[in-house]
Amino acid sequence: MPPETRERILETAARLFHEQGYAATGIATILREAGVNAGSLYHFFPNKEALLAAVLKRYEALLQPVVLTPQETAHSDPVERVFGLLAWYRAGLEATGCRLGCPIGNLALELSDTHPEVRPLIDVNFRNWASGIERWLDDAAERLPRDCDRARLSRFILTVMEGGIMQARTSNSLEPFDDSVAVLRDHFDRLLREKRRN
Amino acid sequence: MPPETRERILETAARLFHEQGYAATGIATILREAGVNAGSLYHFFPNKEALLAAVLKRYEALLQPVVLTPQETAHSDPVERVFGLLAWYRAGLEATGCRLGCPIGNLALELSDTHPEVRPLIDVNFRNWASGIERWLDDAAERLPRDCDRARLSRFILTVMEGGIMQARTSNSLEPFDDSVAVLRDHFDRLLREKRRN
DNA sequence: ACAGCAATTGAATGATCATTCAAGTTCAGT
DNA sequence: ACTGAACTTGAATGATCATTCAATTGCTGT
Repeated sequence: MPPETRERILETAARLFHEQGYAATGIATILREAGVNAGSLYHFFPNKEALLAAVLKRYEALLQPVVLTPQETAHSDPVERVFGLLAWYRAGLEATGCRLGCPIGNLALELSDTHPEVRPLIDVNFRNWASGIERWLDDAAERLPRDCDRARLSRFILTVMEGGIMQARTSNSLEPFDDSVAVLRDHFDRLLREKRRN
Repeated sequence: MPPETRERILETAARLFHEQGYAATGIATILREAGVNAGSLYHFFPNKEALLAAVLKRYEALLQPVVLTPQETAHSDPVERVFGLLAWYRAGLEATGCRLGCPIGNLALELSDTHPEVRPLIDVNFRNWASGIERWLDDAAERLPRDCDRARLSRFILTVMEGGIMQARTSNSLEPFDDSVAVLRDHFDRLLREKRRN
């Protein structure tokens, strides 16, 4: 294993970008907190933006093992997986006092316009996230209305999560997140009830 | 009128914070684009964060005349006001090629954690926005289910808007926004249909 | 033992950062 | 005309920004 240093830089950068944002995080801070010299960082990453790209690649790799698989093993019911995932994000908010939020969502709003090279990497993260949910919804296809667009619904779940997190952070309260999830649950109840009627 | 300068600084700062984010916008850029010297800016605003606070106060003042009133005059049906407002945001995305997004949402994710003094100002903006929607929903109360929590639903509309904008920007496509609005419309249809049954 | 490359050191670079301030200008009230 | 305050000028401040690089160390294959 050559580069344990590289991994430490990556972890530290990911944490600081999450805590402070990309522009607000200086290379010097990353170096200090990772216990590394400038030359080492620039040995592995040509510049700050490449470091960010590597962080986003890392998130991409962590999606299945860290985000999706735990819900898949915890819940056999695919609909419960969806709300288990939302509960997991909620737990993150609770643990941090409604801070941090979604690392990818934060970078999305900060950098989508101004960093054309990283925007696609954020996009892929969101797409993979939604695809994972969509697979769950496909497993519940027979309980949903026949005309239910599951790809659209999976993206909607991401919408609700990101929008709910945003309001939870600004209000410093879990209530807007919980309320958003409650309305989503209500919508699911109606979808599942409609099918039962058929 | 003494301070037309103050207004120009405020407008320029608002635009640049929207286009580039807060941390990524340097005072020098604001000065250049507003055609103002450093001393003038610091005559009106003690520091960068106070300038940001003034920008957020300005957004607060613009909510009713710029955001709410146009929908209220355009649509008498309160439910159509909701979707008219979403269509207005959509038009903004379309006009900019899915850039910029919601100025307040952007600042919310960038600064909620790290700038404790401005977080409440962002919060107030969101609360006023949701309160405006809630008033519309109250006007449609008799068409909605009796147990419908309209405050919760108004916040949900904000959730859908912000979450939809985020995905539209990262994917550089209106589709996720349109899809999110479509699911919200479906939910409203179900709410309105349920009532009709009573 | 040695060649050669990967990894690391850490000081230096010039640009840009937010902010300051003494000196000047403009203008309303008298 | 004169006072005083509001406003503007614009150069200077020191801190921090991302990045560079020549020199040094550590390790791997022979």
